[in-house]
Amino acid sequence: MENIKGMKRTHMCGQLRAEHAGMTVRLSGWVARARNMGGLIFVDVRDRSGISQLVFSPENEALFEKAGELKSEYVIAAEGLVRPRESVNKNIPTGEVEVEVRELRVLSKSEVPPFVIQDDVKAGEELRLKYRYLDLRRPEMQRTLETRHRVTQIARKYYDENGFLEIETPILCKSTPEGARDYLVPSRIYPGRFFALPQSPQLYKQLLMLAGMDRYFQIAKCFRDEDLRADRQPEFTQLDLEMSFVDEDDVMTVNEGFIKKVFKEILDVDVETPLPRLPYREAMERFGSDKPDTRFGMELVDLTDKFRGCAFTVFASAAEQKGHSVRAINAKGLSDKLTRKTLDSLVEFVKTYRAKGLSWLIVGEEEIKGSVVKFFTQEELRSIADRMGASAGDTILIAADKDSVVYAALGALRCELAQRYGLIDKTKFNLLWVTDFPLLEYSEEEGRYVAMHHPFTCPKDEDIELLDTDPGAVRAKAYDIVLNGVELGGGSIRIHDSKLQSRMFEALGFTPEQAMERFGFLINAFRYGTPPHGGMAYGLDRMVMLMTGKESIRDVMAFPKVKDSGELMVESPGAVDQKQLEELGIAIAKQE
RNA sequence: GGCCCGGUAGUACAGUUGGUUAGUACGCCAGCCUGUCACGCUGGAGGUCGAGGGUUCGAACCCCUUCCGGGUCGCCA
Repeated sequence: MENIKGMKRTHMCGQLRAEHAGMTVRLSGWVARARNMGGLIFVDVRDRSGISQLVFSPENEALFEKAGELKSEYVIAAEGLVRPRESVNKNIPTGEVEVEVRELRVLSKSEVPPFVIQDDVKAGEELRLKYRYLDLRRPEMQRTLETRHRVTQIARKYYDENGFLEIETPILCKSTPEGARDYLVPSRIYPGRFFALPQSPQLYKQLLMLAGMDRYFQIAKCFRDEDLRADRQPEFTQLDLEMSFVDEDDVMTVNEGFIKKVFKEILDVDVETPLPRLPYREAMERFGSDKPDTRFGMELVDLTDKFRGCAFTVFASAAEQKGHSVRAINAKGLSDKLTRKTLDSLVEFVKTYRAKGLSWLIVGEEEIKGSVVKFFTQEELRSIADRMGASAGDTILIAADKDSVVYAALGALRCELAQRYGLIDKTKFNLLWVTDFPLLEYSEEEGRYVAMHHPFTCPKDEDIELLDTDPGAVRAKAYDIVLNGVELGGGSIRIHDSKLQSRMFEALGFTPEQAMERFGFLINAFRYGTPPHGGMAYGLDRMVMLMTGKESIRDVMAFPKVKDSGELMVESPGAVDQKQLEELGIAIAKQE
């Protein structure tokens, strides 16, 4: 292989323009494509900035022959004269010029890559991940990672300008039983004891507030040993921040400033601030979701009162029971598309959300038809249609069950229909806050209330009295930021009063001893003067995913993991030597 | 842990009542070509049809098991 000495680049491949004509330049990069015309060879050379066309003519025989041997993905350096092209390529920024090469060096050869490196890649994701270093050569991936870089740079600048200090917190932490499963790291010094990787820097950032750091932020790697989704990875990045002497409005306002800035600079989108705020309860009632997609309508409507005492027992009993309801959405103008077969598939769809079924009313000019019409008079049906704002050509989809099931099923159905029938305006970036989350939710599995956010979330002042009498009704000083139906981030004002914290632990069913065992260091720290504080964290990967229009956060991470949390390229997780296990005092149980 | 979808040349795919030699495109290799830019033309190589078992005269195709990947429910304070 040849040396780069004396051939270091003067320009990046994507930089050359008409104004460079007449200059001698040196470029380096990968051979994207070689077009050998017999008496003339064109080579597109690619680096992160783009591509330039090199031209070789047969005058210099040795050079011409060398150029003829170039293959895809060879790494080369070339020196030559920039000149205007005989025919301009309007499709690329450098299309007006080309480099007439005088010297060529092959810095590294390449085997034939397993897939062609270009943007409209045909390769499946599995292959791309196995050869991620090749996949990342694609301009699309390079642009995406550049966008991600710019988002973090904007964040650093913005929070710095607003008085935040970037402070790192430990990766080797202590396992806390609340919340997601921890990744554990065995201790060599203390066999049988384990570090845990952080699910978030939550406790440390609170301690930083207590330490008087006033405002903190961090681009923080977080780890959760749970199953993956398209927008969930076991290892991900949060943009994490915390502020002292603040209430909810302060946190939301400073973050609206960041959102406005990052959307303007990355997408040239003007975000109106302050962002709309939607109380949790309203979000659930209107959209069936705590992360509503407000780019389209089809909102839920409560029909419970219409069905009280009706002949259809499924509706009637839901109407009677506390915490149950009958609700519907109006699939406006979709009657033609919602055939019997499609409706049946929607029934199956809602069953994944534990709904037992789905009823429909097809609104016609004259008559309302559907799955449950025999239980009602046309007058009754017409009054339901009126409530739904339905007219001829609409189909009303009705679910009756526990509120949580009705919300989940219709909330998901609403998004599914919008997706299927193109009701979503993809150019919109609808941002909003969802506020007033419940502080606690009852866990059937645990047989007690658990913190919806985390146990340090502060209840609303006016709801504190309910902690002992009606824990489920207590609202929290918590807020999520939602973009197009995706939870972008969330946070809360924390409890800074140790008496209130004790009541919170009590409501969660911890004895003082248990609370001390689990969170003792925090409880102790709070004895020494704690400022009121609160903050939030963004899912950075999700933010970049939405800003770049990707469908999966894998597409915005350099080296993501796959379904069962492994990595295809390095083939992790891997086995380790017996010796390593022995040092750590670990024995592997036999698997069934 | 449950449910759904997928796995066929290097790559993306096609391949139905189960029946000769498993196709197409791109890529690759060779030859020709002085203005291409997804160059073109001609020719060629390339397949344990994810793996194992079963049914059958005969399986890419049907059945069972299993592995891998994707989506999703549970889970994700």
